[in-house]
Amino acid sequence: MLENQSNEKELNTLIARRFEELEEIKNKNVRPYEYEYDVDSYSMQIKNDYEKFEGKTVKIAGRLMAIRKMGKASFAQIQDKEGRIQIYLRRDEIGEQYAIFKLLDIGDLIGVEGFVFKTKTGEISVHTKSLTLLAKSLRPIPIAKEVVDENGNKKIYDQFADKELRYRQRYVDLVVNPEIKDVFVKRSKIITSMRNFLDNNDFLEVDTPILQSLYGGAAAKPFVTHHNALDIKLYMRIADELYLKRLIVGGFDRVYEISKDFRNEGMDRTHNPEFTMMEMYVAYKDYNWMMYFVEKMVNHIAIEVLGSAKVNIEGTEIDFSPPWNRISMVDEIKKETNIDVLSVGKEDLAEDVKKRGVKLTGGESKGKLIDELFSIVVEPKLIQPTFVMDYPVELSPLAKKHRTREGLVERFEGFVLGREICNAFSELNDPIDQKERFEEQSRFIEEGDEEAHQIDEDYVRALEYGMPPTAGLGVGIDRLVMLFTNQSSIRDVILFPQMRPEK
RNA sequence: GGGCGCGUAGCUCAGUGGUAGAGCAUCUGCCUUUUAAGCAGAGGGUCGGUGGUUCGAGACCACCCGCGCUCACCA
Repeated sequence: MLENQSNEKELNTLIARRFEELEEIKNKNVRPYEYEYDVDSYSMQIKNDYEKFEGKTVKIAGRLMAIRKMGKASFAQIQDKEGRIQIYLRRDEIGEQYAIFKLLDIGDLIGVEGFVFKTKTGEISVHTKSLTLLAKSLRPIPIAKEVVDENGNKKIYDQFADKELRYRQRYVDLVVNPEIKDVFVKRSKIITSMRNFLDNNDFLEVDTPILQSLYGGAAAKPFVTHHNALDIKLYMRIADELYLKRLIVGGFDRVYEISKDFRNEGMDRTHNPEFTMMEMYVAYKDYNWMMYFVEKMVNHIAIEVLGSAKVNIEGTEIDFSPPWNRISMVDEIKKETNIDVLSVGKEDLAEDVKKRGVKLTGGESKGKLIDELFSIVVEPKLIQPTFVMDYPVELSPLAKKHRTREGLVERFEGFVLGREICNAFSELNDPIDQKERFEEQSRFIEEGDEEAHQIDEDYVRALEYGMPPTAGLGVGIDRLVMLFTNQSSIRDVILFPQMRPEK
């Protein structure tokens, strides 16, 4: 039986033993994989409200996480969605079921009906009257023993700690390290809260294509795929921007999309090849309106998900309540370095950036140099929520030129703890200007910039029909979740992060 | 892609050139309020891979594979 079940010989003896137990269970005419169990109580509910439950019969279910056999009686711990609770079993009370219990392993899923009591040592437990096997586990789960000391501190022994295995087998990680569930619960709440906020502000949630014959809306390398019937090359989207703005042209005044985007780039603690973005566009508004909207929205999410607008993140108290600081990118650089990046020559600027320890290839545009300088001298100081306004035009081919300042566009990014959490601008709705920007980008492509924007003729055509003044916003959801849950790696806020395939 | 680090039993780890180890898990026996239950015993390893140095390599060297952290770009 085992030959086709497992080629992992190091596990064979442990797994083989469980197959034997499975056979013994079947021989006792017990169903090893049940159809349902009518759960009526949960571990923490019982523990937190013991007075109410004492002596009452409950039906609980979960995974066996510890077994302490003492001959004709046993203790065990089961783990359900809320936590762990001890059960107590006696042979003289449950008879044949006790023989079944002896064939169980850590990891098996069981249902227990019994009454709630406290042991001599004070542990709230369920005194088993009836035991039901719900699913036999054939593969040993990594054991994590946990002890709670008198101060309530949890100590865990033999933790399942290999990060690679934790990401690859997240199902095991969630069982053995259940505290990580909190991150994913918060993630879900953040998205729900954001969606509700947008819906309540008259935004319409829409879906735009993931497979696109022309990608755009950001500077990034795409994933390429192929459609067989049409025999065409298709790209997976790198951003939603251009389609959402087509909808603004069409007369939907407030639209948003919470979507997966895909960028074929390196992976590290802030980059996963697929990631979640929220993009939204609103007609007849500009980036000033958008700043008010963003600070209200993030404040709302913080209160709803974290319970307060003042949040302790990495030991620093961050206050999300409006208004956030607003600073000008170039003015702030001038304040810090006395360099006027708009009037200084590109060569002098490159020299200065190099002096600050940045390796340059020589091909950087002036806008890129300004961005570098800003990253070094200003970004680390942006601890409390801050909007950085007005970026060099070269960096923003889809943003509208600043109404008064030459060389800049009306764009802002929100920063918290030195990290960018959103990007927004007054959208470029002048089709002639847009076409010129695209043409400039295509020159970058010819010069070898793989991430420069392609010319999207249909998008220009849409603008030529007329797009109202529009404000647009993009929020990297994974990064926002990292911030709100105090996680330093994107892999810890994505349930199944991208991994190299197992051999 | 560069730099640093890691890879030994199912899990967590020790082992600094001389016969592969510990705790937990597993198996056998005892044990009816235990709790990292306990007591007595047993099994379990291609030390990531390949080559080299050496009388002798888990350890030293080279290369390869995998992973983590970090730097660069971004969201």
